[in-house]
Amino acid sequence: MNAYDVIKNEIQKLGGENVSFILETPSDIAYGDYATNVCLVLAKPRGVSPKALADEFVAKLEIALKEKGVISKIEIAGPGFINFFLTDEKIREENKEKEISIRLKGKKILVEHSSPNLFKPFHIGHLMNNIVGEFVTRAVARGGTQPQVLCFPSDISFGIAKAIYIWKKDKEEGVSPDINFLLQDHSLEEESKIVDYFGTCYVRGVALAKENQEAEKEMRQIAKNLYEKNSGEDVELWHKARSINTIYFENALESLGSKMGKVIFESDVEEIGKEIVLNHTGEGKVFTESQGAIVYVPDEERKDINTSVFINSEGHPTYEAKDIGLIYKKFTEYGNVDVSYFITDTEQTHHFKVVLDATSKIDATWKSWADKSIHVPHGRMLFKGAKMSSRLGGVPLALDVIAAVEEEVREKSSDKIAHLSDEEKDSLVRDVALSALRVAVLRSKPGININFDPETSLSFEGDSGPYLMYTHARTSSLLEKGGVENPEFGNFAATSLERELLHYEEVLTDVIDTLSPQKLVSYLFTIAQSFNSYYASNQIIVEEDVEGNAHRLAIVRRVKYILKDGLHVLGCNAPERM
RNA sequence: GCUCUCGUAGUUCAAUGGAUAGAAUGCAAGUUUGCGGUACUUGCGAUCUAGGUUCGAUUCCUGGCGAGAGCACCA
Repeated sequence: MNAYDVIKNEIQKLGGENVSFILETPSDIAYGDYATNVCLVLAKPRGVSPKALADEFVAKLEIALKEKGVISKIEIAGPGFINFFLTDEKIREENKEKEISIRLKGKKILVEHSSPNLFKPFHIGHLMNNIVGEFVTRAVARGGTQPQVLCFPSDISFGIAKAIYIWKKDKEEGVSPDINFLLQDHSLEEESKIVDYFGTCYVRGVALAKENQEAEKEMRQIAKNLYEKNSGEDVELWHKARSINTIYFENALESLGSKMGKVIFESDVEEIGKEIVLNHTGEGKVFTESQGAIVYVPDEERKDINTSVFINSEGHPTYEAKDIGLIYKKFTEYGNVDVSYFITDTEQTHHFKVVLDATSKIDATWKSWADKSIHVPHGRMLFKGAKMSSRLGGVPLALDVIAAVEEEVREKSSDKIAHLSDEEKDSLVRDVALSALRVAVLRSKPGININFDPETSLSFEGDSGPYLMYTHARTSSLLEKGGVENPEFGNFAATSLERELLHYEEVLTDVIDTLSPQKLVSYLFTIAQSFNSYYASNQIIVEEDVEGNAHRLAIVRRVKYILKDGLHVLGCNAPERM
């Protein structure tokens, strides 16, 4: 059992099973390795002063915990906190590599993220989505179960019919781009040109529909053909566009070090979604008819959500009904699902509240599905700095953003990477740029907007992904130079660095439970800073000091493990050299 | 108008109701014989406002001011 659990158990013996107290890592290491507020919580109900109670608790805890060899010191501090100081031996033990967290073992977890919009290029919103989604995926995996990753591309809507209309017209006039290259080997650049073209079709189609009623009518017919899967040119073109987009997205995600999940198209679930809604429409049922459409009217006390249309007056399911189909598919086709996470822009929060509220009223099964469905929102990425803004005018494309950051990386590190081969350079520059972006996003709680500014060097120095990578590379190089095969901790007084290192598993557990990447980022910064500080004032490798070297290198190895593992959960690579 | 989210150093972000509100950046001053200076050390600097709840509030509640997002046939 680890020190945390041992201390917690002993406190519970004194306070009783039901007392809700905190056993935490104090903000200041001077307050010990763990601290508890149990006496502050219990003082009032027991009618004694916190300090008097603390005196009593400390006397008992000291005997019990010293006997177990867990603590070397215990003291009362502030208004009645109890601070615990671990023994050097216990600290060493905690810092040995242990089995990873297995709290999610055996759980079936779904993560839906990075869903492309057909006919829209891979833009900055998708990048944000991928950063958060990849984190959730890896955090769950780190918790002991490999999640099923899904993506839910929007491939059917009136908007898409408008784009198809334009593409069709362009083809007739012979001005649409040639897509035959797709039959041969091709590059991401070539794919993205086509996707960009589809993007313009979408925009042009939407604009044309507003001013030209004739065209709009034709577009409606195309939409009908798509929904009804009528054979003909419309559906044929639609299939082509869809596969081009999917390939493009797969490749774009791969270039981010991520992977596209199993695809569920909207068109795969819209029918079942519609059917479910229709089955529960009518007097006294979940959904009602209103002005030719089928809507859900929330209870009056739910002031936070509004009436929403699930099936429009043309009989086509909206996004809401499609999501019902998706929930159905998720919970019926992937076994006994424990949790289903889905990552989207925070502006969709209202939408999901409505959908989940509606579905939870269908029956007990649907209620349990709704309860297990958890929306993880992400914010938007905003750019500061004139250089970025001008070059990324309009809605910035993800690959352009990455290219811009990569360019900054190259400028700032050209002399440092000069000795590498071109291939190594490219891979390193990409890793550094991606870590800068990923950490810049994940250092804040999910759901808020991110200000990203590569120009002010904000994202390359200090609290940044590259700083963590650099520190990791430093530990690698030390371990190599140290030449000790398997360094073990020796019998030395524990340093403050070692006392910080022992909390990694607790932090990770908390991060997995609460899906709070910022807590992991924060902890990794603390470790990197402490290590760099330790490094500046201690010589790690000292000639002839075999025992000392082994001990110090064991510390270095622990730091390296934590940085690499933590960066991985954040979606970042940690190269041995940089 | 209604609803939701959010107001913390000059700036960008932290802080399950706890101890002296932490970092980074910025600015100022330093650190090289020792292994990677994308580093380290020191200093300056903040909880929008008025109340309330309690042993204790940046955190919870109410009002005000300010910002962003969402509110019926888009996704």
